[in-house]
Amino acid sequence: MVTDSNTEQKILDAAEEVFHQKGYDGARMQEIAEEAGINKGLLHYYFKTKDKLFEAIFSMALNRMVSKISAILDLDISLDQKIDLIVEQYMALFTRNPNLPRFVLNELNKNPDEFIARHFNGDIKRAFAGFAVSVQREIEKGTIQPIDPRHLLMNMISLIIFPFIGRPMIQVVFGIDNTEFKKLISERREHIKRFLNAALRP
Amino acid sequence: MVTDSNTEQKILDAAEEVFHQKGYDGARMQEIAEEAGINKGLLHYYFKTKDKLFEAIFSMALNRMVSKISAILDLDISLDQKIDLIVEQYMALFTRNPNLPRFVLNELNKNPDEFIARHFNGDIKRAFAGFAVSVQREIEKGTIQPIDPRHLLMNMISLIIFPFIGRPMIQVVFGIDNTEFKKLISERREHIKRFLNAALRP
DNA sequence: GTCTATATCATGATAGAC
DNA sequence: GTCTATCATGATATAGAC
Repeated sequence: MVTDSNTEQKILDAAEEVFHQKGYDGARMQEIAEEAGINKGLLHYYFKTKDKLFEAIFSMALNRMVSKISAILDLDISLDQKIDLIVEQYMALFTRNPNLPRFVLNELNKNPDEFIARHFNGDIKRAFAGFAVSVQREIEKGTIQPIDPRHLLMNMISLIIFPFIGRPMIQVVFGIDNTEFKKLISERREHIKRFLNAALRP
Repeated sequence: MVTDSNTEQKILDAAEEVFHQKGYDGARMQEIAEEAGINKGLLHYYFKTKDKLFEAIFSMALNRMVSKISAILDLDISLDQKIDLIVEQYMALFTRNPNLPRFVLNELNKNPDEFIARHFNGDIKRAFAGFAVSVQREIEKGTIQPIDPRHLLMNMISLIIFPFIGRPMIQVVFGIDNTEFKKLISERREHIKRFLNAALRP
């Protein structure tokens, strides 16, 4: 796909912005066109339908969500190091793309079967299986407390993702503005690592 | 709670079902009417606009999300007991209403200012302030490790909410069906309590 | 209160000039 | 490739009979 002009890229950037923020149902082709600095006619020239454009955006988004964790879980490093890497990389990813997790989780939920079948390869399932084994090994060595690896993985992801999905509510409850929220997020990197290590220590 | 089989209640039940599942943008008045066993004309007779109907549903949903935690944080009981109550009550609430957290967090995110101003009373802010004090007290007594009360509260909510928002992805990664997912959730009640206690112990 | 029919409008998509 | 103009559909909302 050797695309000539950069119009296609401008469209993809605009579509990502709008879809991530408003979801498939809330997004308007008109708004995407405006955001890209073109008109609807040209938008449909590049992507025949809203569905095809969405598909391109969603596919990239889902890939960005799962590729990192598959790779990290596969590494031959200690559990402690895996936690560090996952926290660092995903906090950074979601800081750059605050709407990414909500978008992916939402759209996945609307059409679970369709999307999952189309996009999920077996990588992440295999990576988790390997992770479960390495957790079991640490438990047997006595370096961490006994724990179901599924709950452990969910806990890590939960702690990382929630602030981005719950941001508006968080800012109200804590009475903080955008600047203070960013500070809270940056502190949270270290907090999550400490918290997980404390929970796991024998 | 014996549901009146009067028309207004049937509409509210149907609207809750559809709005919670598809959000404001994805919901169709036609579908709500069908779900309620009436037609669009009558639906508009009871609720003049889609906005008004949505407002009724969202208001109830947000209230169900925050009222419990405000009440629990206000109780004069130990931190340990508060954690127990929050985990028990919210896991039960979300088990009965699996789409509630996604719905509320999503819609809140789309119009943060508008909704927050209209619906949030100061209860939860005050409750959190009290919670922060009691956490500080436990830290000083040495019964728990030092921790930022904001992160602690976020951690509790994170661990509870995520499985419901991330359900489709979770089932794929762990390769489990609906029955096994329900079992995972029921185990998770105790897991979260143990995990939080382990992380907090001095 | 409840229904059918219809008005109004927004949006995805196409046609055709340049 | 890019634009303007237009179509076709579907959704909210209203009017009016019963």
